[in-house]
Amino acid sequence: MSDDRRLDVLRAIVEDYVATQEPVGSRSLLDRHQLGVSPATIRNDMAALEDEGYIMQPHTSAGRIPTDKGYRMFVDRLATVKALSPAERRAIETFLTGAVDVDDVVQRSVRVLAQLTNQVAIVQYPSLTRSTVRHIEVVALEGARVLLVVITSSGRVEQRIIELVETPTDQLVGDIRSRITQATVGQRLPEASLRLADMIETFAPNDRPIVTSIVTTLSQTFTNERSDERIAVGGTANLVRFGSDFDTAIKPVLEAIEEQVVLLKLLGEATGGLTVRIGSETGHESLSSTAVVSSAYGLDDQALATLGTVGPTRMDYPATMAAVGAVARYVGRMLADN
Amino acid sequence: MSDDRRLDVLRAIVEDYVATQEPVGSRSLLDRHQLGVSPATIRNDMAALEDEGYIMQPHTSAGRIPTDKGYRMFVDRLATVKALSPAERRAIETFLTGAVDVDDVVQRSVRVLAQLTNQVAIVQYPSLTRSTVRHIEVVALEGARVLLVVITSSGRVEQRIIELVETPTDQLVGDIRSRITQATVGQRLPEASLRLADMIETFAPNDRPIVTSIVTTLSQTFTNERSDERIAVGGTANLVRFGSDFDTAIKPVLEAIEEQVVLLKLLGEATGGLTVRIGSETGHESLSSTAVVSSAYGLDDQALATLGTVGPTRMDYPATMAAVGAVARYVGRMLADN
DNA sequence: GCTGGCACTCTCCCTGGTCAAGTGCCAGTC
DNA sequence: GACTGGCACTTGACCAGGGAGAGTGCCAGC
Repeated sequence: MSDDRRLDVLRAIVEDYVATQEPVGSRSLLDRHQLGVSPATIRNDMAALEDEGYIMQPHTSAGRIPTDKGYRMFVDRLATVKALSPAERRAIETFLTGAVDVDDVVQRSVRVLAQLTNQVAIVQYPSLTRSTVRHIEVVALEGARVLLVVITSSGRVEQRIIELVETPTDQLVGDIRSRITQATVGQRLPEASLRLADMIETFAPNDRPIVTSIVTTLSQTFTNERSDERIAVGGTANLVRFGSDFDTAIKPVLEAIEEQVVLLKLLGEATGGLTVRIGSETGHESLSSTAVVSSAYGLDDQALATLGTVGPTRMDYPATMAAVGAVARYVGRMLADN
Repeated sequence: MSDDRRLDVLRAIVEDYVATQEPVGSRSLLDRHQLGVSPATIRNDMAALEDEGYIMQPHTSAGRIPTDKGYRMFVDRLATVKALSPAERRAIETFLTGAVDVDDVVQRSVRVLAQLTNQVAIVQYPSLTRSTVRHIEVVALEGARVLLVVITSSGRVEQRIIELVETPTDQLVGDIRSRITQATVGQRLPEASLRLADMIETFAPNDRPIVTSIVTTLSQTFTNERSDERIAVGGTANLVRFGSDFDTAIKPVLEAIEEQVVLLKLLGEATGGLTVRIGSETGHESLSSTAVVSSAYGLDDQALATLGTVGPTRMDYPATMAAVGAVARYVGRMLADN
């Protein structure tokens, strides 16, 4: 028995099942693919594929559907990379161009990704901990209020307004600003946070209450886990396509979307390349019929965060992977330009 | 026939249907409510209520369910206001306290609202056009870049970084800052925008290119429709409760959520008090089995934006209205304190 | 104006039977 | 040895028919 043909059969099964959403039998397989052999031969191949765990039968008299292992094999060895159409490339470009700030970039990419893939799209905001400080501003407002602004290398702007115990002099504010700038600009945020802590003692004791409250607030902002976990979700209307079985197909995904922690785990570590997690590989029992395609994005070679899509295991992997990859590249470029 | 009893019957039908999700017949109604009359009498009342359009039968041998008109009557005249439990009040308070900025307030309120009502919660960000300018900051960054920061009366901070054609002198930046401050602080954003336009000509011709690009950017920020339409959605997992009929109950809501424009229309105008829109009253045919409970929120008597929930028409109106009202009050207070 | 009783009308659910799809296996062929 | 054609077998999907149960409308009587 030819191994090559057996893999061809597996590929054909995956493709047909993805297209029709119905178990595929030996006859309909031959109708749609020129395999050059008879149904009986296909049946033998199928039986072998089933023994090896790549496909399964929902019930005896039904066709075969791929297992997670089957999809995995398809993704790893059988799928031919599908390039995006020029129209799609243009869509991404025109959609992302014209974003006014980082927030906007994230919002737009979530939309375009959802639209391209017809799935639920997830985009993590650029990580703070992986960025460096580009600029820091300390501005006295009315009364004892102070506005703190941090601009990171990815163009993200974080700001905070705090109320001090007493109104600082203009000179003190200027002094604090320049020394903080000195100490932190160009540093990664976690390091910058450490340096700030060391700085307090270099000020005159009288000024320390004010300095301390500014520095601790900045420090918090630098290491703010909440904003490091921020995530945008879009395309939830595409859940419709996940299947008709509400409880097993749609409900778990809705629940995952509500739980940012779960979502972050799903996106996974920003390892760099495209990652595909199929069914049980997601590590969540309830997501057994769900797959996640994700990719890190960043400027240059530095991964900033992750984005991706969540869809049924029965999805068009080549197209989805192409779209996720392309959007990740464009977003990275946008943030680098900024 | 006593009109009072007929309304009691309608109330009982609504309450039972909301609780059981099943058409309610004359017998089961008597099991659960002491109405002091026989089933036959109830049947007569029901027939009358049906004639008047308050209830209907899904089919001949089934019980009655309320129509939109029936729910409307219930909400307007029959529902007794249900106060929130102390535990619920505490939940809102502890959940909202500790929010660090406006963004955070919105995120948290969406969560708490979804949790309290078991529905899909929607919170509109505080409107820019209804706020006044509290503070404006113009900061020179490296090169010809300038950071513009606007702080509004609701505590919202908008910032933008722009690249000027040439590097401005520190003096010019200071000058621009103080004159913009002079012209806009305390003004509503749309008016502030007008004032800015008038300001350009008061500068020396040489400086105008720089002034113009700063002023137009600020102007755009003031009147930015996109940020005026920003919305946070939460509790989509609660769509599960909307009913089992995916296509008519859940899909339209998912689609509405994707379309911010639709969502904004649903929340409706910030008229002040609590608004309930039931079924066809939403103005969307596909949302015929959906109801929206919304309320404006703001500081003092000034409405800033709207928040609310989307749920099945078959919802617990008194509880939902109480929750929406309470959260709106708390959010308003949070923003006032800020 | 309320009540008890009765005939009537539906939907729901279970049963049984047919149909079509698809398989596994075996004997035969290149 | 690998492939093919044929055949018996299994099984879910679909449909019709027949109670059972819930609920109604109406009528005569109190």
